[in-house]
Amino acid sequence: MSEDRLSRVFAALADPTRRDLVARLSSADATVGELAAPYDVSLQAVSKHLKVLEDAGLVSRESRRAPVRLEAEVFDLMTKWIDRYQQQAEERYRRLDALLDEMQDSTRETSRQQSREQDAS
Amino acid sequence: MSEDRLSRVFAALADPTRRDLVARLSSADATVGELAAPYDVSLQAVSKHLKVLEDAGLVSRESRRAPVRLEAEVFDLMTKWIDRYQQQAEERYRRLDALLDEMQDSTRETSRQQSREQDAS
DNA sequence: CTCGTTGTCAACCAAATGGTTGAGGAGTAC
DNA sequence: GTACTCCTCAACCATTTGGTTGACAACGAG
Repeated sequence: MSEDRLSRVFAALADPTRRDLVARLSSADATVGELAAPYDVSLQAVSKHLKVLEDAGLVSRESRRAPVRLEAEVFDLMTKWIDRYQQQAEERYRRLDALLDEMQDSTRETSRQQSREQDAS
Repeated sequence: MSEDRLSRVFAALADPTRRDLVARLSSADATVGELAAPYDVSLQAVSKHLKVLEDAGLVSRESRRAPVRLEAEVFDLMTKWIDRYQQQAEERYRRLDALLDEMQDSTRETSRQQSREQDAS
């Protein structure tokens, strides 16, 4: 679905300069020239970076010379992706802990271990 | 600081195959061979993908043939980065809304507009 | 209308990326 | 110890990426 979108977003944020642009845009809109000023690369290079951010939907503009604006909704897309696997991974940790507890119990009372294995789904 | 780390993490997740690997590892550890099976690329290609994930700290193994495990802590790094700018952007939206409210007030009662401009920092 | 400013497009280049195949290293099983 | 299985390393290739410079399109000010 939005597989491709997610790829573009992550790829866009993989570059430190582009992350810095996002950081700066989070506190104020700015024109391309303003954005390019602090870096020691050409204006064209920054323009390209902005195109990448724009293609990823992280940033938008109403016209060429209009100030660039951060599109904060895209963050939700990432957060949603991350949260899913983070939660799943944490859930697994919890189960692992439970299993380790079981094993410790078994070493203490070895005779009872079979009665505890009902949840081997 | 962990600028470089963040770049590697985002770059790692920019590839759909690698995101799929992460997704699968979030529900169960697996060996390289098991992970490679579903894809129609070579085992070597998957091995490379895993190296990228490993260099980003997203994944780890105790030895070559040991099952690969997802390192969930890295998600915190991303979430922290995202949250900062998401919150900042939302804060700006709130201020913008407030400003728009002010402007609407001004059009209604134009004579009082100067008394409302104390926060022009 | 003309001129200067601002930003993009095009062509080019070096380095990185994602894939391939072939060879080899390290365990495991016999 | 030998053989097999699993995985990685090396070399190579095509494509993408991040940068450059030069030309030019479009807009605002005079």
